[in-house]
Amino acid sequence: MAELLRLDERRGAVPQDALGLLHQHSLFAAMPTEMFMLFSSAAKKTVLNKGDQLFLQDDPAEWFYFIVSGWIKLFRETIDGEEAVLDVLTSGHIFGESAIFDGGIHMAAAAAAENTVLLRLPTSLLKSAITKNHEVALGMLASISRQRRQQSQDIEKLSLQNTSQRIACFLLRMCKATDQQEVSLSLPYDKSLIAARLSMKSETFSRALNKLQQETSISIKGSTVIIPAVGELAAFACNQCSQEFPCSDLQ
Amino acid sequence: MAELLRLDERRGAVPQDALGLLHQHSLFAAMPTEMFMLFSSAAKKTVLNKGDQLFLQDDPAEWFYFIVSGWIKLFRETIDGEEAVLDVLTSGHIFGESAIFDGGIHMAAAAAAENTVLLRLPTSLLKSAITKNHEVALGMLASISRQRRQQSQDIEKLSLQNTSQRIACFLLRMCKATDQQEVSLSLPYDKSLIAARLSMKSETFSRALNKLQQETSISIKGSTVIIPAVGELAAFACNQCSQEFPCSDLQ
DNA sequence: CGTTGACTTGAGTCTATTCAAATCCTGTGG
DNA sequence: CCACAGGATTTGAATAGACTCAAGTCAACG
Repeated sequence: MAELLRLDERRGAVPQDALGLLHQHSLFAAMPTEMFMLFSSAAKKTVLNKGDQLFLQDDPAEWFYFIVSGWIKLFRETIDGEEAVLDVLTSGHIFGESAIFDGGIHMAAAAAAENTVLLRLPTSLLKSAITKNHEVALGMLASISRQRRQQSQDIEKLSLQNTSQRIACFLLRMCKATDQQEVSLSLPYDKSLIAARLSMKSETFSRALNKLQQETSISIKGSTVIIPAVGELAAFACNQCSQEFPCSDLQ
Repeated sequence: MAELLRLDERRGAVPQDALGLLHQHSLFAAMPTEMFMLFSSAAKKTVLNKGDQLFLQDDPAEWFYFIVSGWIKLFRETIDGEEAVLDVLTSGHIFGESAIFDGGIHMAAAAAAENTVLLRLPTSLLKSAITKNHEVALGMLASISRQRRQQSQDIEKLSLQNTSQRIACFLLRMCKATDQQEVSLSLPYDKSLIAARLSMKSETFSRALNKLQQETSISIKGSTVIIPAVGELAAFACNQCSQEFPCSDLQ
């Protein structure tokens, strides 16, 4: 586990396109202009190297974050030192913001899964924005609801799907074109992290991926995945799921 | 699976104490009086027998519900007919309300785990209350956040704890007095439902409970559980958890 | 070219599951 | 009040899935 960053060394000017990206997030899009300006001027660019720890579970949440590029792992660590990965987020997502409703304490730790650029924003500002502005509160409701929905799906999958099916489902979610014949894609982060995200060990992930290649027509070399027929993968995984295949719309 | 209720046959006057209970819920407590009156007069009492199905996943959500007494199981059913139990709720809780943010569709099915009395309320009313009234929106945020927090814990437990530990954790959560010497309690609903709630099979639950009795000093007869030393159970389960023992405060 | 870390593979073990059968419990009708 | 049907729970035996530990392979990087 990498040591905590000395953030001061990594800060620079906030690029304009990052603010543009920020403005597209549903939480900020609904904001009055002058309120968004407050956030813009409070934002600090934060650069993390792969492996850098951003905050720990139970840390007081002074800041929340917006991902400009890269990947962030949210996880919990047990007393015995085991890790449960709750989510792995990328560009366009915020995290750490829900501490506002969790007594001002982060309920999960965060670390960079790849080299990552963030915008750091004060939770106090968001808290007052939510308290003052009804639209922002509604945006926050929509945002948290999406998370809750995804977590419900995760629980369902952990309960009912085996390892190969969870992997197949993970791959299917990466296929944007749902009915295109052949899809070729690149795994977004380390296989060991995908394994942890799907609550399995690296060795199990490797073997389950082999099994998936034997039982379907997909092929994997390194981090490149070729899926000749999306429907075939869906047939493999989606019967143990409560939603029919093109399930990505409602996330 | 029981067939859908003919609700009309089960409706009666809404008892005053049920409305009092409703008013204690954080969502309604923060409401202006006249708005709460709207909900009160729209509320219909609904009585379910054990096993009755209230709504299915993907049903349009015309109503949401407040539990006056009894137990409600929220679950998802796969195409293959397997069930994943997301939560089991009792008196004082609401459910079905989050469909407001899920496209007006229930993301889980609901059925009575025991004989149950509900108040049925229109989602349209809640939706407009949230849209019009800032306090209500904040109450909703607090409510959904609590759910999200609990789901994060569920995911952690599913990922890291074995069956006996999950059961121990379940029992610990039922102990209100955290440091009392001996706790005696009664299982709130069927063992098979507890098993499903903890994502294991009935047989596995039964065996894991035996193991728990061998390895700690707890004893179970029927649905009666006696826990001579709460700390001992905690030592058994809580090392595979990210939170130290008396973890019930923040839910 | 060697080192390091990520990934894979092998062998054995353990946990949880399935399927089948026995037992216990509860509500019901007589 | 009792016998009984039906469901809930437990137990047994065999199996399958995922895990651990150890060793090997691969690829990127200095």
